[in-house]
Amino acid sequence: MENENIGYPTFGECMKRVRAIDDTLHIMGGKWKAVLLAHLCYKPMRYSELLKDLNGIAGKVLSRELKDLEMNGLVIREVSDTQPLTVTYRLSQYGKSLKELMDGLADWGLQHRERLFSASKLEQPVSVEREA
Amino acid sequence: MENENIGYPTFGECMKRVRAIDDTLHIMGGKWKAVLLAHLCYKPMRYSELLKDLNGIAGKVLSRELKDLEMNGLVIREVSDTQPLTVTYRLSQYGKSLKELMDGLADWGLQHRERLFSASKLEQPVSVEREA
DNA sequence: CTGGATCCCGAATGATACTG
DNA sequence: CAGTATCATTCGGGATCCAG
Repeated sequence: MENENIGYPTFGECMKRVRAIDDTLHIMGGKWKAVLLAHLCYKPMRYSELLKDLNGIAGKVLSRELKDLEMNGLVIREVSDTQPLTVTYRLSQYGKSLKELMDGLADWGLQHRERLFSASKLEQPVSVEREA
Repeated sequence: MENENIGYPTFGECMKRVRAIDDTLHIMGGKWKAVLLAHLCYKPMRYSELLKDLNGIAGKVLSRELKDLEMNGLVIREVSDTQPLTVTYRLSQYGKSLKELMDGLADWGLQHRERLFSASKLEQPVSVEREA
């Protein structure tokens, strides 16, 4: 085959997009961010609830992850000065803009798992493809 | 406001999707996978080329990343038994199915950077939002 | 040239104790 | 309850050397 380039005009443009991908991954990737965002997609939650529900996360880590998300405008921190005080975290409007992306990731993942499963059932190599 | 759930029917369903997201992220996330895939999107490349172009990657790491991608059917390894032998890595058809996802990540990242930039120009907090 | 084996280090994480 | 501070540990990544 001659050229397999998939629609990147220049190499520079390509690398610019790679940096953007890394940006996004730093914001919503990592070990906990996705689970955290998903939980908050479901409903607003308190610090202690999250600590309990995110199986195995350490308090220190949870704090930092939440702070990151807050700084990026994805999550809103609300303090009620009850006694003792309670803090609620909720997804911001902007945070909800991530949902489409996360849905894309989830769908691909489900599809991939399905694909692996079919492949193992057939006891055949997954890719019988010859390019071009 | 009453309910902010963004379209997850049950909590279990939500968590199932979280696992799928993690799957996907393990496959195309991390420090090098995206850059690697982007490079191969651009054109097939040799091991040594990649080693040179992926600024700072260690040989051991490159091997492992490529092996991962290969095992997941995203990349095809082609050996030419020249002397000395050369190995070419190319994106598989299946690997190309990731492009849409990566484009989504890239677009969000670019948009986010733009947003941060506008915000700093205005010297205003990014989120002046009040939910619901 | 391709890439595996080994050693080493820093960063991230977990556990625990402590403060407001 | 909501977090922070500290310490111990683990893990991924880099450098180097070696083999097919």
